[in-house]
Amino acid sequence: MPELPEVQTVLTTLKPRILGVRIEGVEVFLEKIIKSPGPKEFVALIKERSITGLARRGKYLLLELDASYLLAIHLRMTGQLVYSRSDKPRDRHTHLVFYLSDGAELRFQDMRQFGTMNLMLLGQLDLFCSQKGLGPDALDPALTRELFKQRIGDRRGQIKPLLLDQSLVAGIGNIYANEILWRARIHPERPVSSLTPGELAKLYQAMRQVLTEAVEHRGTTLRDYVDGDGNPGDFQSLLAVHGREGEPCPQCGQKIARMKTGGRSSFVCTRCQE
DNA sequence: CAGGTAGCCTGTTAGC
DNA sequence: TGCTAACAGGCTACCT
Repeated sequence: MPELPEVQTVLTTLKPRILGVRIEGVEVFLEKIIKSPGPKEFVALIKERSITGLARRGKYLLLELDASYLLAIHLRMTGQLVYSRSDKPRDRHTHLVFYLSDGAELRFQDMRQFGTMNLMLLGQLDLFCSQKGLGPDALDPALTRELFKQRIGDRRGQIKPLLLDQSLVAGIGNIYANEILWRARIHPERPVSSLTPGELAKLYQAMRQVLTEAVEHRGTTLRDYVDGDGNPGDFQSLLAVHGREGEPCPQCGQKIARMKTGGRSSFVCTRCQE
């Protein structure tokens, strides 16, 4: 569920609430979400640390803690990280709670239990990213058009699975891959080797535009996604093709088709995209 | 190496 | 209406 714009919105909504706040303690109800270190060590290391910064890389939300610790949180499909008053009833899928020094709670809830947390030293982040094969963030200013064209253009295979490959560009998921390809007028199954330099440039521009607009609209809520305050996004009404099989293409009016690309649903206007 | 599938889970929806 | 199968925004491991 949460792709780059959603994780960014979680970050911006949580920031004023938890920046500078101390974590008094942690309660873990589902240990398997903690990937490193072990659950006991995780709890002991987190306790009494202040949250000194928030960052994002691709779909990872990074909480910087004092004494140079860093907590990398991945929400996967249905994970939610919500700041909440402690007297509010908990969601039934609450797997972990941070007890904060202001008396509130930061809750991790995840219906499908796919989300993960990794606690590490700040200095281990680069190693973590390289182990995970995490490429440059899709909105990173350092990811120039030329660099993008080089990273994507040098590969083989269909374009859409490559857009979803976090090691090439980090942050794009299925929704935005479909939207980006529609905006760039490129069919998801086009072999990358057949894309012209002009098409790759269009793809880069579409990627930056779609993701930026989605961030401005606080992300897409099709079902489960909520931000750090528990509120849904509002980009879903602006989706051109994703989830719109049978509806008219906003550009040409032809019915939007649905197909499978690399095992994932693609939504395509076969007149506009080729 | 490209491409496909199963698996991790729970919940919702499409179709019979 | 009631049941079952397919599917859902991610990612990894493993297979061909």
